Amino acid sequence: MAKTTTALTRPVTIMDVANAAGVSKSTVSLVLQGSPLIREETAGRVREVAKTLGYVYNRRAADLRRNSSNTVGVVINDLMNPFFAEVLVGIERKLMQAGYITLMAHTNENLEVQQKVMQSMREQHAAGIVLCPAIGTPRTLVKQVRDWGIPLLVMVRSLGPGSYDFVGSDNPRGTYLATQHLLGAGHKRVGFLGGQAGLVYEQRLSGYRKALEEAGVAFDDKLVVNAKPNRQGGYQALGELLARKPAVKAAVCYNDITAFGALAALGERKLRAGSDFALIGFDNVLDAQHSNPPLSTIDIQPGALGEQAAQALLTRIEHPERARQVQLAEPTLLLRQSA
Amino acid sequence: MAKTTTALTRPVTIMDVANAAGVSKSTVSLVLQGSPLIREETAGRVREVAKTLGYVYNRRAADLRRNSSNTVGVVINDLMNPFFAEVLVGIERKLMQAGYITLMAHTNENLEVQQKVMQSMREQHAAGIVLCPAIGTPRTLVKQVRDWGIPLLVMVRSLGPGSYDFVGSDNPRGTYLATQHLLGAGHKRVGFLGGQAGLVYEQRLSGYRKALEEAGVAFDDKLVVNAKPNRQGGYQALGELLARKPAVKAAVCYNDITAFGALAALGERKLRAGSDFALIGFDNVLDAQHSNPPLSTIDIQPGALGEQAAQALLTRIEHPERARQVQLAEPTLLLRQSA
DNA sequence: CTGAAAGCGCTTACAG
DNA sequence: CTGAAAGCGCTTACAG
Repeated sequence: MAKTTTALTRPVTIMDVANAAGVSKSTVSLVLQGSPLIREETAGRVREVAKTLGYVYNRRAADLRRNSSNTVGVVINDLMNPFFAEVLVGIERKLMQAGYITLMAHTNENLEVQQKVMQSMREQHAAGIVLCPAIGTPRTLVKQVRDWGIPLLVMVRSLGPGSYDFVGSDNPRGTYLATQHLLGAGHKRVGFLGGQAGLVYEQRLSGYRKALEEAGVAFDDKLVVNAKPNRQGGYQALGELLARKPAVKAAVCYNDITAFGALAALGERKLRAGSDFALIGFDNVLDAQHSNPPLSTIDIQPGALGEQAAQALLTRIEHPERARQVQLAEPTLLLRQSA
Repeated sequence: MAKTTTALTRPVTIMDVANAAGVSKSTVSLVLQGSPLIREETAGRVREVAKTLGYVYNRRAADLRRNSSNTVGVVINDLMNPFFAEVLVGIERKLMQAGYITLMAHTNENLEVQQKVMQSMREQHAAGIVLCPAIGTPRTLVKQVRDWGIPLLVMVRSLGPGSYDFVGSDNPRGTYLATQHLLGAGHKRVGFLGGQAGLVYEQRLSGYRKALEEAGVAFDDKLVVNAKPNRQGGYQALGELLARKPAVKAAVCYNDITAFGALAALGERKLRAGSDFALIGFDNVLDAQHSNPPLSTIDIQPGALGEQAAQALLTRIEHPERARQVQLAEPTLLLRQSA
């Protein structure tokens, strides 16, 4: 049977451009990589031909051959919290600038899906993974990923002691600042609103206790009301706090979104944060600027945090043997109208 | 030179398990694919060996060989808007359930980065792309991606006439319902707050006009105040609207986040939405439930929208020749406290 | 049921 | 400077 022309749908490869340009495929490959080994005249012609043929680089093939990858995985526990959305955007921005493309997965705090997506990223040969771990993530995950041979950057929620790279914020310091401010404004009874589990919760609570202690006011566990770290939680928590006797008129919140929930609960009672009640959030999410009223909060610059995380992973990818990196954003008290 | 054992760092391949199991690599491949061609006894042994050797499937190699891909790209214009975050989560969830992993990119309404990330997804051989286009995206993009041979699903923002798949919401219907409600509550002057450009804006504005018209109230362009579709925009827009004479005490917003900004502006003036001013949003973002006060809005179920989009892309991937799919979510008026 | 062989689209020594 | 050849880790007809 006579050899027929291949179907037009076949993608054009370096062989095609090599033939059309009258060079070998090695030459084409070199040109595509911008190698100085090829005379500019030849290179120009090859590029020309590639363009007219509609050649598109097959990165998968290249990555397979050279055992590299330009893909990095980022797994987020709770994208419904704008804090994490902002972090994600920061990560993705930095990654893209560095020539990587991001594989994104949302775990929704589910450990099983977290395990599954990490596996999936491994099969994809991600060059690295940045992980905002779901609550309850076992510390062994770090070792597991290390055994896989893929660089890991843990983000926001620490996994406890270990030799992994981490970028987060100085949580005790943040709540310390917030509590101190409220105390300084003359509040004797200040509550701690929302949050319920996890290392971050403990850290934030500890900063609150420390400020209390330093000011010589006794810790009263009636004033810390646990709740899910979201709007609904903040809403409920504030309701409970308001029931305490004697009355409490100030609180630091686990994070901004629980503060938003608290704001709603206050509004419902015709109370206004700032005048009737002093409320301070944590994170400084973009929305905090235009909540009702604008939220005083602990600024940890979510977007910048994401960029730092991406950058830290990138340097780890390039320097596998470098010492452990730990970066803690320095929190800053940002006063708006709620306190 | 004597042949030495290969370094331990070399990843184990099907050849390794084939050797260890005493079968050919074809057999291993078949076992891995769960082919019924292999006797269960053999298959079991192979799986056993693979596990003890720590074999991990190299999907990139497999995809290259069979020219397939289990990766789909999703490009989002504005992740700072919780609406899109919720949509993204819906998309990712559905994709993961279907065995795909998502390549995510954020354009921040920048056409150049949009072009760049789409190119990048093409090089990665994404099996499909779901696109929430940046404002100003040329209609030609649809043809371009079609020429690339990669299935495309346009989401939320239509690109005008064309034969591409689309899932979004019935925008005119939504604002029509909102406006009608406000008019029915006795408001003679109802404003239209926020938004400024794009097809979605025009569609939402048209629904507003239609309701006005049906009610026999004249359209007054003094009552539509343009602003960026975010909190800041809503905040400013409400300020302007309040300056109109005679006073206006009701408005439908371009979307929920502009409504949130408006809520803040109201609060600053000691006005409360619901009693002093009637405000209706659009989207029904999760946050709307606990804003201050809870926001009445047009519900288009962001998460479900995302899932539908992913599903539509998936069926397109499987049926390239099927007729065009267009799905418009039916908006529903959801009354809470702001109106 | 299982094996030998070709091939996916690249890259990278190695010659010339 | 450029070409011929081997190989990345798989899959898939094709034989047997």
